[in-house]
Amino acid sequence: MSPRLPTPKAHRIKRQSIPDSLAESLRERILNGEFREGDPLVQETIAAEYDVSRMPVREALRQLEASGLVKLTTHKGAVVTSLPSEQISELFDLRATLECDLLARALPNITADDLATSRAVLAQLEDAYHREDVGSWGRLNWEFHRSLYLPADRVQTLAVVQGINLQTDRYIRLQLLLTGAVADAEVEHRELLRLCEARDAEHAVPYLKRHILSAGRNLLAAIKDRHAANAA
Amino acid sequence: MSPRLPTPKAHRIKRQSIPDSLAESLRERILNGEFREGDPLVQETIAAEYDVSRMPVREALRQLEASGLVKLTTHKGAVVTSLPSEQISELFDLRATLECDLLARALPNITADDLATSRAVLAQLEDAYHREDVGSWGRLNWEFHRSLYLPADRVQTLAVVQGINLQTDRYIRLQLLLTGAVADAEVEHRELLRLCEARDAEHAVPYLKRHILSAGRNLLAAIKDRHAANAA
DNA sequence: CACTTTGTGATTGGATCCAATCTACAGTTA
DNA sequence: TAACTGTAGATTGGATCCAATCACAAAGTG
Repeated sequence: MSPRLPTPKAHRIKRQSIPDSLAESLRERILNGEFREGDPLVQETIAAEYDVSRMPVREALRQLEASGLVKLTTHKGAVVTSLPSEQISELFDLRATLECDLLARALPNITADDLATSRAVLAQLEDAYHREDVGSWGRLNWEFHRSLYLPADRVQTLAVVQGINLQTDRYIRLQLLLTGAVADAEVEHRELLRLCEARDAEHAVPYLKRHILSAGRNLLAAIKDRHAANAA
Repeated sequence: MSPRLPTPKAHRIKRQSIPDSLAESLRERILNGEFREGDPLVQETIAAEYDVSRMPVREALRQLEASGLVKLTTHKGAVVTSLPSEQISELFDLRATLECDLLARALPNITADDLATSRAVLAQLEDAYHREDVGSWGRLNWEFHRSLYLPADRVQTLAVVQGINLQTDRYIRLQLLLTGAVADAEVEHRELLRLCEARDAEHAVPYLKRHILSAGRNLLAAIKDRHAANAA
């Protein structure tokens, strides 16, 4: 009679190592712009902030280095990386290439369930837009794109694209704040979803390409403007 | 008159942290097949082997995890990852896409110096083939491909492709050993270099694509055969 | 006999300590 | 004054220690 169920494990508790949690938190703070490009990340300071020893911090910094957000130099510590504009533009080119490939492969496999998920995520994203919940933009934006690519069943490609999106996220957030591009993004995402619901690969894939590349162009223009403004 | 030169720094000394050296060595050992898929990597054992404490080992393992060669699980340690064949095939598709793009961008910029470097690397690679220096195959193979893509001036793409090559390397080595594909690779690399020297993008890019995809197909066939053999 | 429980050895995770290295500034000398 | 030198403080790198967790086997229980 003892209810020895097969362990539903629905309520997965934190089961995450300290370095992982730290890396996640620090990544979020970098993406949110709390740490700017070139800022040094001092182990001792961070350790004190989170009330842990320096060791998990070191491992977290290694993880961030692997994802390209910080650069470690021996005996000099970690600094937030900065990308020259050519490399930012390159990242958007890469996204365009890979994400279009993913979408083209996903569309034939996409189910009604998949589309429902995408719609739900998009709703969350739009909500975040309207509530100006900047911290969630990057995550939800990727979540939406990702949901469209999932049916392609391409785990490796998805992993690569996720890594690239991580890099572009912090700049996108910047751009959405600087320029009023939020409205554009909202319209484009809706249209993209509509085309996917219609299974219209002929139009959806080129539309995605334009969506990504124009976001890249706008971002670069915004960065240029800001540089010019800073110089003055 | 004091010769205060701008610091030539030609004689860069080892300046590499222990974790980095460890990661490099372990990566080599995994790629060479000394550690097979699924093998556990015990921190204490490795630390003893290299006569260092467990700490740099931990950081090295984190690096390997980031490059996808091992999987870390909390309190259970590190095991060498294994890829299902669909994902291996996906990696070759990715390589074909990205490397062809790189080559197409590189060809217009390629200089005589670049070609000389490629030729030199290819000579080393062929030497390694003939001396059956299996340990150098993967590195030199990538070195050769990389030398052709360098003029494209696409650091981010190159970094992504390098990561993917790291994953495929260990399987390629396997394939070259199992099948007699060394001769094929040699011929194909020479032809590829010849087409690049002729700046013949029209033919070089599709040739590269075939080169990569056929390598992938051969590898998958070899793996399948070995599975069949193991079952018997 | 099957199943749970408990306990032990092995292994990883985290904290603290010491050594190595870098940075900055002060003092010295030409 | 300008450049070099050396020393002190800060910061990272590595080693050792202790705690937490896991795997597996042996013993207990229905």
